[in-house]
Amino acid sequence: MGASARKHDVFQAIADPTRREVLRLLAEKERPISEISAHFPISRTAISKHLHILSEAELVRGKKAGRERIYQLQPEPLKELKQWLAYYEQFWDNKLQKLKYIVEEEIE
Amino acid sequence: MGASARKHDVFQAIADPTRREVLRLLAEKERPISEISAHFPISRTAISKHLHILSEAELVRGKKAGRERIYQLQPEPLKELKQWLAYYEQFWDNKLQKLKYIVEEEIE
DNA sequence: ATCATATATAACCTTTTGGTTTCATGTAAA
DNA sequence: TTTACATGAAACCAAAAGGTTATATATGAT
Repeated sequence: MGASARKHDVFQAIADPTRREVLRLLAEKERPISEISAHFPISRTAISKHLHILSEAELVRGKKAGRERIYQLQPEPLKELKQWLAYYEQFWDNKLQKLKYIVEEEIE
Repeated sequence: MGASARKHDVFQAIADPTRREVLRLLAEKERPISEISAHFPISRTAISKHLHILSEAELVRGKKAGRERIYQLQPEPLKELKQWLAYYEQFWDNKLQKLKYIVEEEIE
């Protein structure tokens, strides 16, 4: 099998608001764990676990640098989410949206 | 407060694969609970709970019809997800995607 | 009226989740 | 070579999630 063998998928990874906030922080720039956890009221260990879950979903990647581990955003798996969403867009569509959808299909 | 006061939000609602499958079934057509639960190996009560969660997230709506309750898809809350996603699209963008993003902004 | 059907609700159980504290390890700096 | 720092990992905990079975209620059919 393939990506679906992952323990934590994208849908589950982004379900938690703390993890979404972590993603937002990493979208700005790559950061070490301590810097990330400084933005939250919870422990560094808790953030570390969230990063682990995000890692499993391949939404972030950590590279070791000295005694730190720098995490960076890895947005690719969000494409799966986008694809899932695309199916439902037809249900709230107006004409411009529909046109846009057709254009997208031709691009991809 | 406002919509964010909801107990279950869209992100959490779609995190569960069973609930995503329920949404897919309701995207085809509206259905009563018994018909929905016939598609799953778990109990009708379990499905009922999933529908309750989807209801809280306003992704489905149930209307009473005789002794049945017919559920239908209510896709609007997925717009929030789309908006969230749009922010991250810039990170995997190629030029065509970027152009599309600009077009979208002008439409909405 | 009685019976069957469709759902609702309650009580309960197990596993997972999100958090904690404590201790260990690797690396930088004094 | 100590000492400080950044992280990793283990043990533990409470609450939430996802499921069950049993019971109650409302409505359609006989």
